[in-house]
Amino acid sequence: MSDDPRKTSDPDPVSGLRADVPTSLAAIGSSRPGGTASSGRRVTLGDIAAALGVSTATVSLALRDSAVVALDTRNRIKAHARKVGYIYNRSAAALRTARSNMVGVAVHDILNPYFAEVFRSLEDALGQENQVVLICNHRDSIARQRSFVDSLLQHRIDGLVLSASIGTTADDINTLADRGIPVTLICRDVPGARVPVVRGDDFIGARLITDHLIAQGHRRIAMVGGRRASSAGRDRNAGWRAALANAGLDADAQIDIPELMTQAEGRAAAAALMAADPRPTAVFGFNDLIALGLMSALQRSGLTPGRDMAVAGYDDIDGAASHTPALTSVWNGAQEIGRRAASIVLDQVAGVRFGQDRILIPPKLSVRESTPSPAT
Amino acid sequence: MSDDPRKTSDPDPVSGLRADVPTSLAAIGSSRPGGTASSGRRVTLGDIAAALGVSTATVSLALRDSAVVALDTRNRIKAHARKVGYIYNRSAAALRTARSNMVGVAVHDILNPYFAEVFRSLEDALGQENQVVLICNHRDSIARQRSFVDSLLQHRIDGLVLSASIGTTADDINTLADRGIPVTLICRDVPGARVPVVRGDDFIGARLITDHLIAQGHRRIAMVGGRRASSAGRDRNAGWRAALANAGLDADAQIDIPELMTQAEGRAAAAALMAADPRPTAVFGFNDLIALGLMSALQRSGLTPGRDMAVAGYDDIDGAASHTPALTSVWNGAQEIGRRAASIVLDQVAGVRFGQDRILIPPKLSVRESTPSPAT
DNA sequence: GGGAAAGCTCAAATCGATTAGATCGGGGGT
DNA sequence: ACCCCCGATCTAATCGATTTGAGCTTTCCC
Repeated sequence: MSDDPRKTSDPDPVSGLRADVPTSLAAIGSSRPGGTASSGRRVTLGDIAAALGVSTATVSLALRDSAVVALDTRNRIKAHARKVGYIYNRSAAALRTARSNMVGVAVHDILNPYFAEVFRSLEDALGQENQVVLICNHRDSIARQRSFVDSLLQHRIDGLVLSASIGTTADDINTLADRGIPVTLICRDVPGARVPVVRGDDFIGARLITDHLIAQGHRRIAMVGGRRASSAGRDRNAGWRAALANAGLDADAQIDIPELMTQAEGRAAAAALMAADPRPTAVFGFNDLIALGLMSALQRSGLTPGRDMAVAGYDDIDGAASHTPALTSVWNGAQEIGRRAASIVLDQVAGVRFGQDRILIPPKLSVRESTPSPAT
Repeated sequence: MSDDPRKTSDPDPVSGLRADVPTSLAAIGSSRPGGTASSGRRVTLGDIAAALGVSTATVSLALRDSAVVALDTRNRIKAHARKVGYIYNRSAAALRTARSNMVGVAVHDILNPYFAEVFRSLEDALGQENQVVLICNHRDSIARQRSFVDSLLQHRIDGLVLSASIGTTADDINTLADRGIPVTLICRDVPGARVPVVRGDDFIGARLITDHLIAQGHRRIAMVGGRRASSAGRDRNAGWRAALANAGLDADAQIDIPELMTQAEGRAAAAALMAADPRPTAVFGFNDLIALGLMSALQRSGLTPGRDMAVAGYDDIDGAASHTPALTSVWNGAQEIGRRAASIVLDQVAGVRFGQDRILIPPKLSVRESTPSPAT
């Protein structure tokens, strides 16, 4: 099976029909409730076969445009299928082929524009290959994630893309992989998992931005946010520390407030920064939401973000560039991650086996207005 | 069927198993690749039946905790199912029962925090009832929406929640409804569709906020954004006009820039406002993203949003309150909409029929800092 | 003209659950 | 002692597609 996974040209038997369906939104030709003649029962392959005096085998093959069926038979069958409003039944096909054409995607926070963007490009790419996306926003609850994955297993999904909840172990992932479920991790790594991972290089990104702050002349550089139990939280913090150490600065002497993730939490954290003595001249927010929250709080206190305290973020969401002052951030490849994850899953579904490939999207610094040199 | 849709206590045959599965993330007891004894084949009802010397009928009923099976038989079967790592095959069940336990959700913009919030609460509520969500972000492309709906029909979804793409006709919706697919519209109405709709009352909301601006003393009040082909765009514009007319102001003499939706578009539109002569003293943004974009552009031009030009938004996303100055907005019940839509779909799935119920969530004004009285 | 090789189509088994209806033993009522 | 009924379980059909191997033509080549 795995050596010839694309036997028929198009896995979707009715795509040929779809293009020229006249009325919109999946509407069908003529008959109202969707049946051939008599009752409201749904049209099946068998109905078509009976109507045309051929076998279901022929109909099945014809609708999938198999070359073994004579061209005019194929056309006759497809035309008739269209006429009676035949709808392919994937439950039935899935039962037989063990392929569901569904991919599961679990993210921890769809409300964060960065993940929304990752998700959007992922969904886009999968949709183009006729895969449909089952989604779960687990909000870092391992229980929700588990219950979702259970559901997916029951639905026999073809693949799983996971921004793993905090608390997920390598064993959890490997168990799934061993069962033959193609798993792809995004955004967060799970050390020890024998599956591909697509994510930005958080360590490098954090170094880049901290180096930038240092180059601007800052010496007291706080970091705010990031769950230390996630790879992103750990790596960005480590990158920040490495950059400080590299400049001969003592990270432990800096303010470092972990575990925050949202804009509101960022706002709340600003008080601690402003109260510090000596006050940091720059802050590195774990993500852009936190950075935007910090800037808002500074403004509210009568300070000017940038001039009175430099603020940097991470992820480079749309709102970062739109803000005034525009937020210095790290481009983190949301669309790339979505696209590459999609292509990996599709390959996996087609039979390609992956080990623990680590695909690291190289981050890029986006210097904007919020990180000038410190006031002298 | 519709008079007794909840025959067995829990439609999920393995939920009883789930609670006490020891290892995490759907991991199973002991055997590695997930089979009983010999090969890597998946465990089926038949395997369990054979192993215990009972029939598949008994196993099927037992796993669904049916009272017709003797209690100790039930326990024996459930214990064995757990031991061998049985996974319920929903494709097979769906084929037989014509119930898939999947709900389709199509939204036009998951990147807008408002819709992300609606979606989150929707997904939450559905997940609790063991329904899994197939999602599509159609971005107002009728082609993408259609292709998604086609997929859903093939997957035999139990229900469909739609923030309908621009261009969707009542016929499109009614065709689906006539086919027996329970459709629920959210956020956007489609006049003539004979299905329930859950949305905020955009007309009232827009009146509220425009009345507020007028009460603050503004007389030149622009409106920016909103697709006029969507009910939200139309209604909010109509509410703005009604409020103006009510105050004896001529709406047609005001600036009215339609069709924008995003923060970047909001920023870009600010130039037109600032260049106008006489310049409006207040702007009503179609949504909060546009309003945030406007404020950012004003600041960039050296103006102070609020003092130099009042800015109001709509939806009351998290970022509205977090911004400095905090954005005056209209609370638009994102979570309520998600919750109520979920409950309607679940009712529909259980057999309750709905007509064209219009559930209008009453909006609430959230006055904050961005809409003071005009400078005198 | 005979045999091989295509070219088409079909019958039937199969995927894994659900469920109506049959079976069967035993207890209770009269 | 007889009958009925109840509880527990089973048999077998069924959902709607896919797919293998076989069967029947027709064509081609020597």
